[in-house]
Amino acid sequence: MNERRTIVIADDFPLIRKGLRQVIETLPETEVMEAENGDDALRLIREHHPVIALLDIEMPKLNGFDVAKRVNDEGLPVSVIFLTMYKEEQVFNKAMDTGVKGYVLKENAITEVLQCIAAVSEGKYYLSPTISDFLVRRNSRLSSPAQDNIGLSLLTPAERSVLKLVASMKTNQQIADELTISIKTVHNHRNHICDKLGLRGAHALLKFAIENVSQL
Amino acid sequence: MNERRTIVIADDFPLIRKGLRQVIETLPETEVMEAENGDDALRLIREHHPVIALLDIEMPKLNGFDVAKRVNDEGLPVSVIFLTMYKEEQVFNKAMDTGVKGYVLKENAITEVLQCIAAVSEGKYYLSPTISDFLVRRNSRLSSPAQDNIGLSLLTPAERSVLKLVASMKTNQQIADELTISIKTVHNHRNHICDKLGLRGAHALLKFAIENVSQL
DNA sequence: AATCGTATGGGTAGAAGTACCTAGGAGAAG
DNA sequence: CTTCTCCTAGGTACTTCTACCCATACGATT
Repeated sequence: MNERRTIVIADDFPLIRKGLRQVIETLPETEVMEAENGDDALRLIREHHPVIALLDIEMPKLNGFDVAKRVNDEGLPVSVIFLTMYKEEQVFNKAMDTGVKGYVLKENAITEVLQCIAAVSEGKYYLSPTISDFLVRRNSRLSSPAQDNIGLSLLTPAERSVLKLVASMKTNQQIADELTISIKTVHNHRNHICDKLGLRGAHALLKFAIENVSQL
Repeated sequence: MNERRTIVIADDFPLIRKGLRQVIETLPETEVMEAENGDDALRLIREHHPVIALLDIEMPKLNGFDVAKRVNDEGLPVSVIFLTMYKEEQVFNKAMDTGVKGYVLKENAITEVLQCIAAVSEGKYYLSPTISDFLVRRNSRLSSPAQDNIGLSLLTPAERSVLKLVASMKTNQQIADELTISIKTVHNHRNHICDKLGLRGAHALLKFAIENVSQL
């Protein structure tokens, strides 16, 4: 393993690539590799295992999302940072879902890029401050969609107790012990909950319980 | 209602207050009022209904948290921004719970303060980028820091891919289909992950996957 | 009194996950 | 070339969960 770390930058404008390279190469022990499209970027990531990939979203052949998705699917050990002009909430949310570690707006750039690289290198996240607003909203939407789950009010007290314990990953036997009831009773409560909420299939109840435990 | 908007700044160091005043008064139609402790700040907020209150956390009499809490309790129509040196996760989380709209680190300051005021004035949130990391982790309901899970680095790319899909509640069969491999291979990957991480029993892997998916 | 909802317990069947094996091929490292 | 890791796939036994079925007991409502 080399002492030097590699950072891949991908943007279809040569001028931006050169500018980025100049800034990033001020960092110690850092080697920069350039790609002018998503295809090349993905190839560089596969072959040179960089620690960080700085991707423009709009690129020829494969765009930033495509590259990030492939990186995710293949489990490549690289932290992806998006460097983009898009400050739409949907774009940002899609980026977070794709597992990007950094999201930097081009309008800020330069100093932010360095801060972002530093943060991501430590395993942290870095977001341009003007889009942190999206994350707060994203957060509160997940934790309090009170009006969405009117179904929760259909549950009886015993069912709520079971659901809370389901959310904490306990097995049915553990739940039965904790509530001092039979495991069969736990089964029945689970089934009734699923009926009321229209849940089907493996892990459906567990998923629901975890997502809504805050409202119990 | 006055055309001019009022902004209250509170800090126990006169020098910092003067510096902030100078920066903020470059904004149009803006009047600045100063407080040297939390008590005064709260009084100014009650009497002059400012749109924004820029609070230091460490202050005499009432600290920033105390003021923010009172503002919340009394339903005062002011957006609270914390300007602080604390970049501990607990402090930030407590701030978010208290309903602050902005969280700016003093080490960045100046330009950030103006951006923050602009964002909060539009009803948005603004966080110093280096602490946006906390929010992401907060979002995924994770309190354990990254260095706790050194075990994660033991995982191979294929194992990471499986773990990510486990975290999204997919069944082994769904994971196998998505990765185009046999369900038996998925079983093996799961077992290897459990071996490496010392996980035992029902749901142990699922629980771990959900809690640590943000670090994949 | 009859009905309804709720909580409790049980049975059975099948699907899914867990645990612990073996084993061949690809590729990297010695 | 040998050794090692990783990915792949299969076998077997067991546990846990899911989806149906059923019944009894209690309290409140009608």
